[in-house]
Amino acid sequence: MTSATPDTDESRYDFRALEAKWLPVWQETEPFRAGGADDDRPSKYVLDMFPYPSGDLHMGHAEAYALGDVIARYWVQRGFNVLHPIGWDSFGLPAENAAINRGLDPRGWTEDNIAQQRASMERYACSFDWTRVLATHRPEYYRWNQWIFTRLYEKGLAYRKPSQVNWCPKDQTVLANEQVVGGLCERCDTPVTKKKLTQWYFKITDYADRLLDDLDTLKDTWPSKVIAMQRNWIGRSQGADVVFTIEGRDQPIDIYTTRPDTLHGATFMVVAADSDLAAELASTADAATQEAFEAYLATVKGTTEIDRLSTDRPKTGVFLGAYAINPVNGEKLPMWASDYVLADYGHGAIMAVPAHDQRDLDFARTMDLPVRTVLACLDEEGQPLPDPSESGVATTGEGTLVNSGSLDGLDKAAAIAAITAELEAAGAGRVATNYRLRDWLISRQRYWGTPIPIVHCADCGEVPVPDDQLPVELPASEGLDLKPKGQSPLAAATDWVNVPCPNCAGPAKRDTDTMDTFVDSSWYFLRYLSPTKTDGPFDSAEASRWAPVDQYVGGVTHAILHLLYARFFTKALHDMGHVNFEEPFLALLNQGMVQMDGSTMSKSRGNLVRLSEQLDEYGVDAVRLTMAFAGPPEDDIDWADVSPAGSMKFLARAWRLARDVTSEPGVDPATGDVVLRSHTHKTLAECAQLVEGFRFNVVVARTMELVNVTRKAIDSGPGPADPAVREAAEAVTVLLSLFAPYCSEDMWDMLGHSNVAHAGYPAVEPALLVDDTVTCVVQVAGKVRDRLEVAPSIGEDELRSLALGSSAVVKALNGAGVRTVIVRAPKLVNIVPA
RNA sequence: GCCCCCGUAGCCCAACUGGCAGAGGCAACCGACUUAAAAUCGGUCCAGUGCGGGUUCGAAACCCGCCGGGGGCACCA
Repeated sequence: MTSATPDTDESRYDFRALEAKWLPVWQETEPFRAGGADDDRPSKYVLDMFPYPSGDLHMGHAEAYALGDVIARYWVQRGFNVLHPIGWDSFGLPAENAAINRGLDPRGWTEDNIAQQRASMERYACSFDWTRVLATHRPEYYRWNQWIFTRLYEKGLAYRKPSQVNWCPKDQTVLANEQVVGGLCERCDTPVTKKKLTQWYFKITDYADRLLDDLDTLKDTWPSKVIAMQRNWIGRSQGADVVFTIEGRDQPIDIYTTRPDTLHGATFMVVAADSDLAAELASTADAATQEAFEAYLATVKGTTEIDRLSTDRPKTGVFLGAYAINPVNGEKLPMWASDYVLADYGHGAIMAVPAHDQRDLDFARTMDLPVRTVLACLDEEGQPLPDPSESGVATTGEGTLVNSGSLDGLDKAAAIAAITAELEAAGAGRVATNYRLRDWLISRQRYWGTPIPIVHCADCGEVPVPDDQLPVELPASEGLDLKPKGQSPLAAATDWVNVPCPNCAGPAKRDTDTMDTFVDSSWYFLRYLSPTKTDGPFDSAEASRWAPVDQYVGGVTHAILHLLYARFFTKALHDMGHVNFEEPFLALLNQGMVQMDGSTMSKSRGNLVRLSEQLDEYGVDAVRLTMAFAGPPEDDIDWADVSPAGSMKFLARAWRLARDVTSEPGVDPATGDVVLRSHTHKTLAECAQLVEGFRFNVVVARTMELVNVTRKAIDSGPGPADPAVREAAEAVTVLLSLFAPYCSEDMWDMLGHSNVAHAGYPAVEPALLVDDTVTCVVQVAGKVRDRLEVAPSIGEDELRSLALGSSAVVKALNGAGVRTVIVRAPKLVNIVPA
């Protein structure tokens, strides 16, 4: 049977017409402007990670914003006052590269891109509050980066130090540890090298314990994967510092070890080749040793990160001509320099216990150094493990101490406790904790970033720019050579650089580095709360009204970098009394990536499918729906596996439902078809749960099912005038408003209403959720033998006798007795024959 | 090398967290409507849940061991 209304041109779903019709209306009505302080609805802060303004939106943006929108639009329907802002992470290298390669002004290029991207977002019907947009490259924003920097500086959390830093030879700038991926520059995949420079750091390591421990508060609302990655990154380890004296040197040195129990097994020491200590020890050695060390250091410095990181690399090193004294037995331990010890972890030197550490054993075998077993270890069968000096395999697990004086016979844990106490009493050691996490290097030798608000004065040293002189604005790029050359381009802006010292008014120079753009994104979620405020970064009343973010949505690519920094900023701001919470993002949803035939699409790898073409062909709604329907949000979507054409057809089908309803708005649904009503209310109840669990693909499937059922009701059931049909069509419309704004707005309009975004999630009538009867499955020996229609409230005993009386059951039992009957009223009975 | 996640129909995915393997979609095929096509409507086909054990009255789900795919960490002492 076909629908009653003929499909004339005017009564057909036409996504182009709907987009043209409703976009201007929304631009007028601003349906997603967040309510003010007088709004008495409960508040909900839903945040999408803000984009870099790279130009037009791509498929990845389309997925992220489609999913973020489902959440934001759902809570609006639920009657919440939702804040769903957007802005631009607009400092960074692409603008600078456009300037270098094409002679464009970074400011103009960035603003043009923002305008283009905003227009795309509006077309895409993103439910953003357009009154709060921010862009981090604008002085009214980065002024507060500088303000926060100054606060951190005052607290000793921003400081300058010389050290070996990661250096990208192509971008000619330093990189934070987090920006080095597998030894390559995160941005351009160039092998990273090391360089000794004086740079600005944020002291994130002061917060290592809290950053780690507070992850526990997020474990139910953040992806476990992200929590694991952060834990791993912070890398807390418990051990001990042990003090070793060095022959011929006044100062003893500390080493860090997680295995103080194996101290008696130390047979040599290793010092990081690039550490000050190694250089110092070598400098006092004989000429041949000095020469060997210099040669070795030169090869180490020439090794790129990527080579250094490769495993199975043979151990290298040189003898430093010095000896350390083992505090527990007075033994002389030769001191070696090697690059397998890192200068910036622990104390840059280790005690080597080759029998019980594989790296030390590899080194010992290469250099022909002694190996002493101090731990007797057993394998899974209880057999003694072979001697590491012969097997070449260090025994690194549990064991019983041997050759260790007073520790002999103890197990690992007892030995660690005993030796630590012993060392502590002798002043030769103490319990210690170490972290993989390093301080956050924030200086960049690039133009397009926030100037560091420090003036260097010959007399006063580092002087922060006073708050009332902020922002320190970037000088115009005109006339500056922005090409990377290892020194900030700002150094050439002499008019800008030379300033009077804020302290003594003498001649001084501005710091010419700019901040890592991750500084910008570490607090932007707070700026949205009062984006035009001029006497502070954000309004604390607004912050306590909205923040922290209830739901954050973004890619897993930021699992470590951005999220860790934002958590650090939040804790620091908390400690300074600016916010009253310690975690910025209460819940996190990571969406997957969009691929095409198995290859990733991204701005760096090229866009295999152009979003604009998809939108032109299938419409905004169909693309958004496809993103939500493709699968669980955290899974990657392969565009070759999904069907925007199918989504479009479904939307057309849903749209015709609204078109075909003939009852009047406001008609009482209670008189409508009960079967359809029950289906509608069950769908509404289930979909609410599904949305809150981010099961958007299932929500779409349930909505499709409801559309199918309603279609049947119109064509071959109670007909288009039945009030239950209107109720169902309205439910479909509200559910679709989460995914397909244009289509649902038009449906809502056809149904005689306006402003679907605020329609409100229909109330579920609990009575309609329970069926009069349920089907009970009766199994014999696990196989289904009968089905019974029973009341949902049926008792166990009644159901048991009903099942046992079933003729199908009697037949299946075939005379055999009954051993057990499992009854799970009202849905299942399993009869176990004797 | 270590840690984590995932294997259900030709494909993308559901399955009330231990109770009838199939909700939804894609693709394919058949039919209705049509002069015809498109659109629409109706229908059909298709797996026993990667493999092998175990627990249980009952396992896609829980446990153990493999295989395959994806991701993270990787000289951090």
